[in-house]
Amino acid sequence: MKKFLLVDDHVVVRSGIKILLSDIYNPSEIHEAMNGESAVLKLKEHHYDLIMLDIQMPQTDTLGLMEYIHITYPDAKVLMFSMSAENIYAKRFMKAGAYGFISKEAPLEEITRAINIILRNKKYISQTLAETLAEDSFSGKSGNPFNELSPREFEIVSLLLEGKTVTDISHLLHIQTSTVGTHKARLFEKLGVTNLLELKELATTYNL
Amino acid sequence: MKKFLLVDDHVVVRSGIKILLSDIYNPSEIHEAMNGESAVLKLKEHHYDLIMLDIQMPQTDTLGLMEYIHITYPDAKVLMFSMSAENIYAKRFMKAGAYGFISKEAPLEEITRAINIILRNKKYISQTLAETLAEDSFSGKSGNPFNELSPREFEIVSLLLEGKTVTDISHLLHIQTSTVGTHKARLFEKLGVTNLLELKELATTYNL
DNA sequence: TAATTGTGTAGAAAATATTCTACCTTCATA
DNA sequence: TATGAAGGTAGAATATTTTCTACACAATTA
Repeated sequence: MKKFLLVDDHVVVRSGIKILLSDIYNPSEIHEAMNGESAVLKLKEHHYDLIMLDIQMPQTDTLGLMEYIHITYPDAKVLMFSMSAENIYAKRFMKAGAYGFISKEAPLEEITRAINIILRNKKYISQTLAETLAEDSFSGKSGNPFNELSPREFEIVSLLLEGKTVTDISHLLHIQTSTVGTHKARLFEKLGVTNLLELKELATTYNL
Repeated sequence: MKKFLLVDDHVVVRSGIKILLSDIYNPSEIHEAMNGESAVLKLKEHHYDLIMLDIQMPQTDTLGLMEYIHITYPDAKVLMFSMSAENIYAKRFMKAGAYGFISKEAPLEEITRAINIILRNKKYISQTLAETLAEDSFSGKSGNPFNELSPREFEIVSLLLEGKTVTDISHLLHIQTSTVGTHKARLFEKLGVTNLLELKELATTYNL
C-alpha cells in the first residue's frame, strides 16, 4: 500500500495524476494539496512514499518548499513536475534534493517509469537532463549563462521574468528592496543584459 | 449521450478533464487529441457536443485552430482552456468564435458551470472577462489593439519595445518624463497590459 | 453653437528603483 | 589557520517612474 502526496494548484492536473497513480499502484492512498502551505501541513501528519510537486504554483516558492522538505524529511522522495519542457530549473531542483524532474508533456510511460524508479529509491534522470549534466561536467563553462547565477539570483530572475517588480519581490521574499536591487544589478551584470526586455530575450533563447 | 473532444498536449490534464466530464455526464464519449493536427482529423470524422481546447500547445497555432474550427464547423462549441489566469488572449479567442474561456486554476464548480452553460448553447463569460468586454463593446474596436493607439502613443510604444526607458524617450522626443509617463500609462490601459513583459508578449502575438 | 471626447503636454507629489558602500557568513585554499 | 572570494543582506543617498490633476487645442457630435 503506497501513500502519495500531490501538490498542484490545478484540480484537473491533480485528478489526472491521481488516476495515473491509482492505475499503477492499487490499492494506494493519495492525498492532495493545492499550495505549499497545505503541503507542509500534510507532511507533518503523514509519511509519504512519494511526493509529486508542481514547480509552478502561484504564491508558492517551490524551490524553497523543496529545500524545506529535504531538510525536514531527508528521506522524502520528491518528483518535480513542470508544465514546460525539460528546462534549466531541473538542475536546481535536483540539487535541492529532488529525486526526479519530469515534464507534464512527457508520455505516460515515461511518467510511470520515473515514478517506479523513484519508488525503488533511485533518482530519475531523463535523457535530456542527463545530457545537460554531462555537458556541464567537463568545461566549467556551461554555455548557459543562467547557470552562473547564485540560487538567490536565480530565484529573483525567475520572478522578474514573471513580471514581478522589485517591490513585489521584496515582499515575497521578505527582504529589502535595496537587496533585491543589488541582486538584480548583479544578475544583469552576470548575464550581460541592461534591461528587462533583453533579459526576457535571453531567457527565451535558453527556454527558461 | 454527449460527445466530447479534449485537445491538450498533457496526458495528465486530459485524464483530469476526462474524469471531470464523466462525472458530470454519464454516459459520455470522450475523444482526445494531443495537438492541432490530430484535432482536425477527429473533427472530420465526428460531431462533438463540446470541444475543450488548451490555448498553450507547442507547435500549434491555437488561435488559428480556433478560427479554422469556427469557419469549418460554425455550430461547434469550443471552451478554451488556459493554464494561466484569465488573460489578454481571452477576448481574441471569444472573437474567433469560442464559446467560453476558462483558467485551469478555476475551482471545479466554475469549470462545471462553464461546461453546462455551453452545452445549453449559451456562451460562458467569466466575471472578469465580462467586465472587459462590456468596456470595449461601446467602441467598435478593430482586431489589432495597437490600432487603438494615438500616433504619439504608437511612437512611444515602439521605443519602449526597443528597450528605451521613460527618460531615454523624454530626451529623444524633447518632452518631459511625466509626459512620457502619461502616454505610457494611457497606452498600457488601452492595450490592457500592466508591465513591459506583457506589452512585449502582446506585441509579439501581433508581430509588431 | 455648445458640449464632449481624444490628444499632447506638464508640474508636483508620491512611489519605486538604482547605486554605492559595507558588513556578515561560509567555504575553499594558499 | 589565516586569507580571500562569493553570496546574501541593507542603509542611505540618488535617480527614475508613476500618478494625479490640469489645461489647451482639435475634432466630433448633440
